[in-house]
Amino acid sequence: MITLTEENYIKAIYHLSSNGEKTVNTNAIASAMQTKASSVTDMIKKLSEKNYADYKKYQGVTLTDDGRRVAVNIIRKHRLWEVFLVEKLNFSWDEVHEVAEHLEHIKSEKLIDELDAFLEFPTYDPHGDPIPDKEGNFKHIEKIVLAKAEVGSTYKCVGVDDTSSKFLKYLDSNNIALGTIITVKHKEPFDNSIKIALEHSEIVVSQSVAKNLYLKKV
Amino acid sequence: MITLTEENYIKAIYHLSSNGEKTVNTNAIASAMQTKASSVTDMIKKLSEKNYADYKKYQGVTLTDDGRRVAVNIIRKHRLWEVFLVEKLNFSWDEVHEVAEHLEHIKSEKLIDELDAFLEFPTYDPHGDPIPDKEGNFKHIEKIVLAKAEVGSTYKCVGVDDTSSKFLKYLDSNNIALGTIITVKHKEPFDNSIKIALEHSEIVVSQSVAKNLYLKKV
DNA sequence: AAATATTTTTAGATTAGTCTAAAAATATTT
DNA sequence: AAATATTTTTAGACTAATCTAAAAATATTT
Repeated sequence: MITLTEENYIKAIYHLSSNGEKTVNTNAIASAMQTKASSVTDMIKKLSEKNYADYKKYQGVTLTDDGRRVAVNIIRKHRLWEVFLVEKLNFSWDEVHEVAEHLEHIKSEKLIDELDAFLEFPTYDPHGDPIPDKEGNFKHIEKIVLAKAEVGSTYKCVGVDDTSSKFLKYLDSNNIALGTIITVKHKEPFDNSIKIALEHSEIVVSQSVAKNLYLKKV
Repeated sequence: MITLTEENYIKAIYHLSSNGEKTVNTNAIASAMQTKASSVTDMIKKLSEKNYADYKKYQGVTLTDDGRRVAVNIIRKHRLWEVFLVEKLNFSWDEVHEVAEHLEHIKSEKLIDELDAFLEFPTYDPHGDPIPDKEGNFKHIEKIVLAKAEVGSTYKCVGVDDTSSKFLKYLDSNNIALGTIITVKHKEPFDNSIKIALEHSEIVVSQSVAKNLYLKKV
């Protein structure tokens, strides 16, 4: 049996290593999990014993195939629940993350497959992230971050990095949502802020916003 | 904060005391929770400290108003999720209990109130049990157990006591479901089995079945 | 009401996950 | 390549929930 805490560590390692392949170091996991390095060491030993991770002392950790399978399945569940909350229960995109963090740990294959069917097999969640299918397959869309977009080009908003409530509310209040068309007008070298044009307005966004907004060329 | 284990103990005490009012003894809780009496003693001390229960050594335990409020809220969540699973996700009534045992612990008031609305405020779950509303109110329906029904009378099936998969599958295979109309034909004094008439058949059910099926006179 | 049986509680140990503080290994600077 | 800084691990302790075995209280039988 896999515990809730083990699942959360596996998920954190997966996200930190962008798809579970790259080696992740102890402190990175500690800060992602809001815990101490010593706790992380204990846990990665345990994950290693259970064959979810490969670990050599002082050398960081990678997920095994088993570990990656677990991670992708949790992500599938998390994102399907997010779609459910937004489409069926009137949640806004900034409210779903916290509840989905809990729902993702409910263990029932039938539950999640029926939910998938009920939602008509969605392929993206409310933040623009792809939803793995039953076999764990999902496409990486070729997205770029606004901070690296080129002046003069037009893009579609396809996702966010930071899913915190404050950031998503900020986007809402500036009429930026998934699918919004954005034209990059000007990059200010002094503070790396960016002026962008939306359908009915022009706004200037800070560097920290520009680093968290994903776009796709149109 | 209330832990998952505390919630489960409170729920068990509530069910054992039929609405949280009657005193429940340690061994009864131990057998309901599949644990040892010594563990129960520890936990009811803790529930007592946190003001969810009133407890005097060797005298058993009752729930406080707070404890009852917690219990009813968990029951509300459990039964709403059961309706969701059956009506939206194609679960059969014998499959829902185990998954609902986990879903009932997800803590989000918005989630459960929106789920309630999405399901159009159901008042009974798939086993015929009433669903408490947001304020914790719910009606007890006047139901009798088949074992005590009178020969010659006609009843509607309104609920079950045992929600185990084996029992519910037995009912399914004999075409007994919520709403099924049943006429009591004969009670056999020798083994307390009962012959009943359904729409298209007559069957004999054992005493243990008769004790777990709830009816309402029509 | 004394003896016996049952129930409940206490005492002390165990496991999962966490922590602090110190030690060990690795990385960086000079 | 020594010295210093950073990262990681170890050692030992803590909490929540559990257990076993023994002691204490209550209930039942004779």
